[in-house]
Amino acid sequence: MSPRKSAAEARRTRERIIERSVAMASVEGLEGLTIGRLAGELGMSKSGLLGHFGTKEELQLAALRRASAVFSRAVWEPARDLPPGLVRLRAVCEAWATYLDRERDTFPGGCLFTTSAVEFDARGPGPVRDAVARLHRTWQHRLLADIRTAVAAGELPAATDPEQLAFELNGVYLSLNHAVQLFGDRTAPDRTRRAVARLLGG
Amino acid sequence: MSPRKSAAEARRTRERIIERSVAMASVEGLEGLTIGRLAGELGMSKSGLLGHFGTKEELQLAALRRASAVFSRAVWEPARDLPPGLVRLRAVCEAWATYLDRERDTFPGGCLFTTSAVEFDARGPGPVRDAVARLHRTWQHRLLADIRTAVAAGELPAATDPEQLAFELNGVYLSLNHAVQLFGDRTAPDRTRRAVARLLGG
DNA sequence: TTAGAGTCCGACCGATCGGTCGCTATAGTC
DNA sequence: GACTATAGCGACCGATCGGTCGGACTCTAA
Repeated sequence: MSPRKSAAEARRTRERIIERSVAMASVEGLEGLTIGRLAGELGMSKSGLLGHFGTKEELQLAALRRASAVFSRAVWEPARDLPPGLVRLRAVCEAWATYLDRERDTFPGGCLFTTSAVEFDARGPGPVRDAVARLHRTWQHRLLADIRTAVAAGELPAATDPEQLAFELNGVYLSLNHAVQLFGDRTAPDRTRRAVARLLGG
Repeated sequence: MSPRKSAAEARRTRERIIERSVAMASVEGLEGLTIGRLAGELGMSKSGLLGHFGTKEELQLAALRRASAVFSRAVWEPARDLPPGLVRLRAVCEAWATYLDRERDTFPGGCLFTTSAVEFDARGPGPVRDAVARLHRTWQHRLLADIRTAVAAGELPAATDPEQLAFELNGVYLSLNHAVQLFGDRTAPDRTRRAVARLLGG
């Protein structure tokens, strides 16, 4: 029935698939993705859809990469050119809070980058779990770098343990996600900002 | 083949099913539970298994209740008779950290009480999501009660915002779960204790 | 202009999903 | 000792799962 599309249209199709996958996975989880439902919602056949990825696992990886890219674009990239150290760290933290509070269109079920960590943390090793762990480790290193710079520059107390600070910062955002998603708590973003201010020196 | 068992044996069977469900769900998620696999691992038929619960949803609820009970028994009950306020709060927090660090036998995939919150926070309302939210709200209220008592007794600074403190405490334990499950980070329990000490006044 | 590459579909596959039904055999009750 | 309630089984249900295959079709490169 509907024949081959141009390479550009094919790219757009792939794009649509990934976007819808991210949205679906943010609600149902990466394992909750199903080719059939996805194809149905996109008005295309299962085989046509799967042709773009080969296997469900590749589709999951594509959705995960996209989720990570969306996170990065919203939280990291706007701050990239700021001076490393406390200034950039503060900007990143503010963007992070705003992001978790507002990113409802691409992630109707909340940040997939965050939830995929919990979904796969218990599973045996595999491409998806490995990718989840790698992405989170990368993000953690990014935070750590600015923390260390800030400590070295005297912007944070010399006694600061960078890994401890990163650990606690991460917890604040996990708590934000928890409060927003499970309870719809609209005070959580402000609580997050207060907690961060205390951690980084208000 | 195998006929009816005594009421006592039936209760033990039900118990085995729930235990195995909790273990499986801690890895695969409550939605990842499947009657077929469960029955296979327990060496019984699907229909025999389902007879104890009626529907998969009831099985999920039973597993969730059990996970909550295990959590409560490990974290809350040992501290129950301590004096309300900071003393009991500290005991609870210590037990909580130990629990997330060690409870590997009943929860091979990490605390189900914790992960079910992330799994269901994005899903539409329903008995399971409602139960998850209710259990977490109850736990939060329990923490809040001791925090308020501690503030009233002057054991915590008068300026303390109890909900803010509960929010941050929760984040510390979410971060602990994250670090232990995703990275196998063995330093996380100590980081947790340090963070809690700072929050509650070391 | 023609050959190849590649997109998408429809039909189909075996496996598994949650769940139902009729049955057997025993435990508990009178 | 007869009756009943019920634990558990095996066969089966329609739906859906991830995935394969061959063909129809068109874009693109030669």
